[in-house]
Amino acid sequence: MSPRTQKQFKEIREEKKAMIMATALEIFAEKSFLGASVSMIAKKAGVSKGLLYNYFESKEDLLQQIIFQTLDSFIELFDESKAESFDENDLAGLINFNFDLIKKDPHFWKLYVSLLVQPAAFKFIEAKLPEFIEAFTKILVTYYQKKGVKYPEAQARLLGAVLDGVSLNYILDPKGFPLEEIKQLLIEKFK
Amino acid sequence: MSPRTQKQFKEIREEKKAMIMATALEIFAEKSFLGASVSMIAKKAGVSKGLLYNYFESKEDLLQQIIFQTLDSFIELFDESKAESFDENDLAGLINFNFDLIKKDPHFWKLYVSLLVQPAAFKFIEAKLPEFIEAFTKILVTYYQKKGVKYPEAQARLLGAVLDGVSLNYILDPKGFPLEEIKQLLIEKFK
Amino acid sequence: MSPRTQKQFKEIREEKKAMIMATALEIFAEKSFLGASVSMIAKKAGVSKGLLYNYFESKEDLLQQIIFQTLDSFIELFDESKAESFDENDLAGLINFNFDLIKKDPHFWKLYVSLLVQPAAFKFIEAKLPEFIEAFTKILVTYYQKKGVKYPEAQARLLGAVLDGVSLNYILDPKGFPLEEIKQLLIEKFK
Amino acid sequence: MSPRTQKQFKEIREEKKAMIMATALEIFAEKSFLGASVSMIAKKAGVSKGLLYNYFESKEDLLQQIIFQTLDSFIELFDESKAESFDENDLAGLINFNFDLIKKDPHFWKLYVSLLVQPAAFKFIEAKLPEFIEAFTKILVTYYQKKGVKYPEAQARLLGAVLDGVSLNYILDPKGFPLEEIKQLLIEKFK
DNA sequence: AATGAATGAGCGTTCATTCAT
DNA sequence: AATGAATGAACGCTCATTCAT
Repeated sequence: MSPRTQKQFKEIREEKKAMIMATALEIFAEKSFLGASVSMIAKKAGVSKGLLYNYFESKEDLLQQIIFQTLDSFIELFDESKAESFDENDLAGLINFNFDLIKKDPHFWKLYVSLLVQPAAFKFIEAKLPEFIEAFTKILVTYYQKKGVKYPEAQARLLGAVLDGVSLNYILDPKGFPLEEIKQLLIEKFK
Repeated sequence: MSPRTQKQFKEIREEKKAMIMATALEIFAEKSFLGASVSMIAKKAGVSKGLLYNYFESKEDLLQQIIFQTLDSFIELFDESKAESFDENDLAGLINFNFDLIKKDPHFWKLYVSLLVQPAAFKFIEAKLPEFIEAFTKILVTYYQKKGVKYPEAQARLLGAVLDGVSLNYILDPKGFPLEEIKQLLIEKFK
Repeated sequence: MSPRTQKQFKEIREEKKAMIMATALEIFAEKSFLGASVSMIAKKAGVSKGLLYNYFESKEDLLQQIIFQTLDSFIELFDESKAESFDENDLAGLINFNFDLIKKDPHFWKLYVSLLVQPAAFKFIEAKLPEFIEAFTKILVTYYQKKGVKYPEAQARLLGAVLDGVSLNYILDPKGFPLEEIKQLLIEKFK
Repeated sequence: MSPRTQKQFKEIREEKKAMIMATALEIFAEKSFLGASVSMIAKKAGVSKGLLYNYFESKEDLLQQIIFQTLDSFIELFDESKAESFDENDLAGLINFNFDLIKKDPHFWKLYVSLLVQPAAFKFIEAKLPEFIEAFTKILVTYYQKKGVKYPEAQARLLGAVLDGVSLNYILDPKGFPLEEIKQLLIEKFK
């Protein structure tokens, strides 16, 4: 077998795996982890159940890989930011960035919240969660400390919680939720 | 059968029904609607599955009745408030009240959020949701209009979203979350 | 519900459980543990798969209960024998008894041997096996010691092995195997 | 392609086939025919599943070829013996030879017994079994006839059965079983 | 009012086998 | 000669729901 053919195999495998994961994410978000069946996912992805188990060890493994892939990419993003030079403009940028992510990946965030409140599935994100939260809040704590506000830690956690809440409301009703006005209010209140 | 005996039967029925609903709420919150089985609920409630189906038409009906009962009691609470006389002190009171509710019924709110993000289960709350949200936000919109802020509607919805987000974070980690400091910050920012 | 009705429930349960176990034994013997499917057993027993899982925790539990029930009844039998008074006539009796058991329960012994040689299923008998072998050989060792033969332990184990081998050959071909003549030869050689 | 190259291909093919069969025998013996998967065998043999199906028509065919190859080699062995000159020393030799075979190929004999007691798999050995048993017992019947014992046929079948039983016990517990003493006892009792 | 035996559809998963490359 | 992606039927098992008692 030529190297070229081998490379094609690998490429096909990667593409198909990514496609299955994208399909599974959609269905998990819509039906929740327990409400989604492997058969549904396989059917919508246009593959047999057997093949799905060639790519993923189990339904849980499929979920885990989806979660890890996305959370890891976010953790990387925040690592690149420089806490030192983070100023009021960056905070506005962060808030905008948060909603860009959600607009880009609404399925993922819906799934993410559903896992948060579902202890049986919590284990899938448990391992990554502290790392993810820390990456997100570290910069903010530093920022509020430099500004000399009363409770910098509480401020940072509050902003995190606020973004969660606004995101949740936006996900539930993207059209009816006055996102732009709310972003302005947020920047005023938290800068 | 004497009327007195009939009344006793009715009372027993009501008590047992309430007990099953309380048990089911606990298990639904812990395992999610799909992760909980009717057998689990019946066993923990100390009744047979058959009897459970005597009280509730289906597992879905059981969930629906839990949701409706709790949301209705909240809607009633907000109706009693007078929007006209709502001032800055009442806003602090509202924020405190919100967390009192969650502390009192953490199971319910966990279940509530899990249903919010699970479209397949959304139908169970869909009917009550607008009524619930309106009851909650009407007072705030009136309040912000009287204060003459820029976007009174957005302000009200933002505060609703903020309470959702803070509640979610508090539910997920009641001990580690700095609730008291955050309540102070909230009152400062939203009064 | 009257005590009589309750008793009937229990009786029905016991009878049905015994019936399922008898059916399962037949199918396990014929197809081996792995070759038999729960569906087959349920169908032949005339019950639904679901009901079978009401009676038994798993396919393995079903097998285990079959094995334990039969082996326990044999261990009890041997306990009743008195090693002290065991003489040449008793040895003839033991040999006859061995084949009476096999004639009575050929399915069980077929299953038993198939489990012996199938490490994956060995765990099901492992717990009971030493107890069973000891019950069977203890009497023989005592007997051969009193007779003053060269290797009493080896004699006892040899007789055990011989009975295994003869049983196996008899099970495989009950009609063609000259069991009566062989019993005579055995008694001559091992008394 | 030169004849020499063709021959090399053939040799490679034969060697690989033998290697797959040896690997399969090990796994069949360890996990039983049904408990072993083709994937396991291919992986342990270091070939792809596809290639395995190039050498063998099916999993059953693989088993059949293993059984036939080994049984045929034994039938040949017994054919070479001369029934006419078979005396008491030869009988001792036969008993020793039996255990040499088992020590050499314990995997095969374990698999063999497991197939004997599994009617669904019996078809794989059915064709060869009479030939195999006859080859084994013919010499013994002649021997016992010449000695003028009561039931020469039963004597021969008894010795066959005894060897089965002793072999089974030895396979199950090679270290704990007093094989040497038992061989002595066997020779005394059956010469 | 209360039981629990009973069902059947569907679940997650495995695996012998095929076939394009 | 050799690969491994792909299939589909069957597996062990669960569970909401029903119903005779």
